[in-house]
Amino acid sequence: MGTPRSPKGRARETHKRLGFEYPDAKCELDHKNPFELLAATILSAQCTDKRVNMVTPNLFREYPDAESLSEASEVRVQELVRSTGFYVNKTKSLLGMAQALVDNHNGSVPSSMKELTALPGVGRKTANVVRSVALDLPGLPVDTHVGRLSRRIGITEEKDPVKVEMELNPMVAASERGLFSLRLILHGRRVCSSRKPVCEDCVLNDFCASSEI
DNA sequence: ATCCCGAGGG
DNA sequence: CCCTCTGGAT
Repeated sequence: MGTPRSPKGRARETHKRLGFEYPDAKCELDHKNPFELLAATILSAQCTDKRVNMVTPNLFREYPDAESLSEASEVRVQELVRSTGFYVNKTKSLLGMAQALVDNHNGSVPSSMKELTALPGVGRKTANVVRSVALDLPGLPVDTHVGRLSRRIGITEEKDPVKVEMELNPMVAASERGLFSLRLILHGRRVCSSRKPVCEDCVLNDFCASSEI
């Protein structure tokens, strides 16, 4: 299978080659437990993980768990997370999320998709990050990178992230979905960038539907 | 479809 | 200046 043509063939070949390219791909949001990863992922919307990692140490020093965060001052949390953008909404999400954990889950992070997405500010992308990275459960986070690369390579034509996720899920073994997502993200940053992809350096350029080589 | 909304790169 | 960064709620 050198030059796959079917979407599933492209997905499997992509995962195989990126696995060789990025064997040690990991989540780059700093965190010590599921609660911290959940909060960091909420902050990561439309923001670099590097920027998130600059604010979370201060945030978690003052508010290390759901109990303390649920009672935090809204103005104080806004100050702490301001540089990540969308800070008014993100603060509301953080406080609401923490309150929901206290009220409905004894202060801990739930594991089901339904419970996670019921939390304020938590959609499927965030829920899948928490599930795959912190809870070791099946989850394929579809962010801007995963969506862009999947479309460029020819794995899907969908634009809606949820539809992309539904199409990709059956193409990848459940235990490898999180890793697949992380590798696409890494490749999206380093090679297949949004603005100016470096197709000459891409290990997928022989079968990529959008290759300019 | 639109809004939120700061920071860095080109 | 414009575009993009691990989105989610309305």
